[in-house]
Amino acid sequence: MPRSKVKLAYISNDSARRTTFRKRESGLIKKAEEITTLCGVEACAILYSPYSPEPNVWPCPLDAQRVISRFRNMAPPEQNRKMVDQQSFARQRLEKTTEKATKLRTENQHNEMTQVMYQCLSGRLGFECLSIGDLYYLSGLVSQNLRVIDRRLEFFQRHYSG
Amino acid sequence: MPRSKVKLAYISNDSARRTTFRKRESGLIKKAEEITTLCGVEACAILYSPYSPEPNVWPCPLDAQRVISRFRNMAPPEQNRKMVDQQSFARQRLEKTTEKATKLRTENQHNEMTQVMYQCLSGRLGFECLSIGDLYYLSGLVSQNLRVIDRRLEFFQRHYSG
DNA sequence: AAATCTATATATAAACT
DNA sequence: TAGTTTATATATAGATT
Repeated sequence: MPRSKVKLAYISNDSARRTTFRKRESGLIKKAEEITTLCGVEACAILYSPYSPEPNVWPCPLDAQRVISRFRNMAPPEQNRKMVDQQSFARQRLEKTTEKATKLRTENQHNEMTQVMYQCLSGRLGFECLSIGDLYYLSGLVSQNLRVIDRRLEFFQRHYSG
Repeated sequence: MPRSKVKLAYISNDSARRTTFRKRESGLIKKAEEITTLCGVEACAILYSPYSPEPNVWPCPLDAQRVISRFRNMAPPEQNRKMVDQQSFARQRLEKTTEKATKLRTENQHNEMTQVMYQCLSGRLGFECLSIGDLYYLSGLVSQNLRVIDRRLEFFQRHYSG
């Protein structure tokens, strides 16, 4: 935006595009860091680019060990699930309810769990990183999802193939 | 930053913190949109806050339908896996190799798949959204991960319990 | 509480090294 | 190609409504 105002469109010049990407990538991460610090919220930014073999995942890779150790001490998110369900029925006073739910969610580190699960299942984090407790928990979670998927497939088979 | 320079630390005043969050949240999303457009890259930003029941997931929720329909036509990411493995052996000319891999990854929409998988498994997107083809694919992926987890658990049992 | 308005801090495009 | 500089566009803190 400085020196000259740039049109918001794909930059066709390769080196200019790359330069812009590098500058703006660091700018975006900086902004993410700031909002996190200033507002005490959790944020995550993922940038895929042709300039790096891995996506730039902020703040996850550097923080992975901390996230994993939190995950290890976490209980199954049962109460959390219930809380979320309650929300969908009570749309009045949404924010108050939500604030409570978010606090609960933060307390029991559901976010960290889903991040770690995501990273493991998508191959970005090796299962070797997980403790035996993590693995039991993850095994249960994955099995549960598999059952849901299977039920859904049976539903399709009953309705569309018979 | 305007009017006065603000110290980069948690804002303890509730309403000030909320106001700052709202302003910066939109700023961050705008920046993410810009880098995406200008540089032709894929990016994703997730913001958890106590002010909204769901995390602000950009650009995923609005784009979910498009992402899902891409996912439906996707082949298993076998070639992609191989490509990524090759990379870890060939650290010379990293960027050239990476550029190819990224293009492949973009072409076969691996990113979209992992996003959708993440959303489904973490409960943010109902399995009802998926076609029968998606479900078969996801079922295979989840089963595969379950086998890896089980092997890992057996490893622990052999080494630490017997 | 949310929207609008400024003055100022910050981000960044282009130039230069 | 990457780092540094600088002029300008943008983002945003605080004030106001």
